[in-house]
Amino acid sequence: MDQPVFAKHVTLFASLEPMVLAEIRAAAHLRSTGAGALFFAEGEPASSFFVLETGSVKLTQVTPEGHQIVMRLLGPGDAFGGVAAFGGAVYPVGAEAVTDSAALEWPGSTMAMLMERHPRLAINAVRFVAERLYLLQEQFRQLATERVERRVARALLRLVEQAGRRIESGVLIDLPLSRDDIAQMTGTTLYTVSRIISRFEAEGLLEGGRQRMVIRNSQGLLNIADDIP
Amino acid sequence: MDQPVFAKHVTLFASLEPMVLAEIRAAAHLRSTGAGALFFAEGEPASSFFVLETGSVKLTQVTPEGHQIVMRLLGPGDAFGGVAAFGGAVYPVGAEAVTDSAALEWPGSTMAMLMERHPRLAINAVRFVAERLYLLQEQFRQLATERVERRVARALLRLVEQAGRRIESGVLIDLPLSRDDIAQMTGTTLYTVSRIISRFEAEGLLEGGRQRMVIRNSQGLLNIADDIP
DNA sequence: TCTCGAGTTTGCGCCGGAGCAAAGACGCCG
DNA sequence: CGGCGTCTTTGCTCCGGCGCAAACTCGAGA
Repeated sequence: MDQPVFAKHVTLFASLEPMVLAEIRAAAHLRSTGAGALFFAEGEPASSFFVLETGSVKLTQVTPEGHQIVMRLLGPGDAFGGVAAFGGAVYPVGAEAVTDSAALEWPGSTMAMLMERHPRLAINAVRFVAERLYLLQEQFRQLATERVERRVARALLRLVEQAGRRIESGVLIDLPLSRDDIAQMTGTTLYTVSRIISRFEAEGLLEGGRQRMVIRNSQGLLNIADDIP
Repeated sequence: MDQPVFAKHVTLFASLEPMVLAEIRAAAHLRSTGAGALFFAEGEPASSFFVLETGSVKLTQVTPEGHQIVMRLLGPGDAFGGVAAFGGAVYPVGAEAVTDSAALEWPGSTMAMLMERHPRLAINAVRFVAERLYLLQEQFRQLATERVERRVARALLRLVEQAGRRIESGVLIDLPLSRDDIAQMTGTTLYTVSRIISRFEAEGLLEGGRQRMVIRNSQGLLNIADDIP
């Protein structure tokens, strides 16, 4: 391993000199959490920035009415809490471990200091947040203009990307996600998701189960996501 | 005027020393555009960062199917194009002048150089983009969980904030926005917007017109936005 | 192995909102 | 001052998706 795990695929740490990377790494400590537990809660004062090492985490928001929505799903190498730690006062989302997880944690003040010392890091941070903003805009547009079936197909494809594991019968989404979770990712209800997934199953696109899915024909899903009949 | 216009309310330029501000200002040049014309188009290589001096601009995206959506509306002092110029390759949105407008323009490479030299500026940039991300998340959540009437009420209130001008009969939204524009801001259709606004008008909340609205009772709108009967 | 409970499916009814069509109301320009 | 194009309103219809209720399924733990 020529690069430490924490620096891989993290835009934030791209093209930094090894010495700087080592300095950054030294400022972090590892924090572990069991499935279902929180790294931090929504609305809590933002204190830290994280990079997930192992496991998976979902970032959620709760509406004033109590509906929950899932903003994003994370796997190893993904960073979170950054937006808040860099800029805001409180975490705008909560971070819940979906499976047992461990993440590197940097206090926000440390990051600020590091950025002050290494402009490159700050510039990377801009890129990092900008990237996220771009993706969210994309999702926003889809939510505004596409119907539920397409959004669900897209969500499943994204899950395949992020947590797919090849098995004999197809690609297993290796995360314990319920229908309700998928509903919260796509801005709909668990009923509608269940119906849509049943339909996909009837069409042979996938194989559903209790908090479990195996995608058999991702091309078919892609056709639905891109509205090719 | 103790601060130049371009530096007011722009998170990006907060708490910089006058000398640095002057250096930044010197790197910009002013660009003017008539109503309806573009500062840049969606998908165009991202080259510049802008701060609007006068007029108003809307940032739009077009779906593959050709539906347009309005991501954001800008007034004097608002920055745009930043996300792309800092991080991305192309502009993820198009910027169209709603009224005759003028904006300061910085080439992306200049900004990168300035940030390299002044870490404070880079750190501000992170805050700036983070702030935007936060607001977009908010809107995303509302789009996912709230019904159209509430979203329209919210959009109108936002417009009052941004472009409201007190007149005898209430607060005029001082921008030529059509029903369709509002539909594109709220993820719905012009028909539905028209119906909802007619209803608001019948309830005495506002006074509609051709590309024109006067809000008479913003408290009433607030109640609808926050679902208080 | 049995039981319990969380997660899932499905029937049913309702309704918010989409979308077409056509009529109306402005405001602008000749 | 008249005509035209753009924006707006409104009737009508249709249907996607919501949400309750109830049955079912499966896995975990006793």
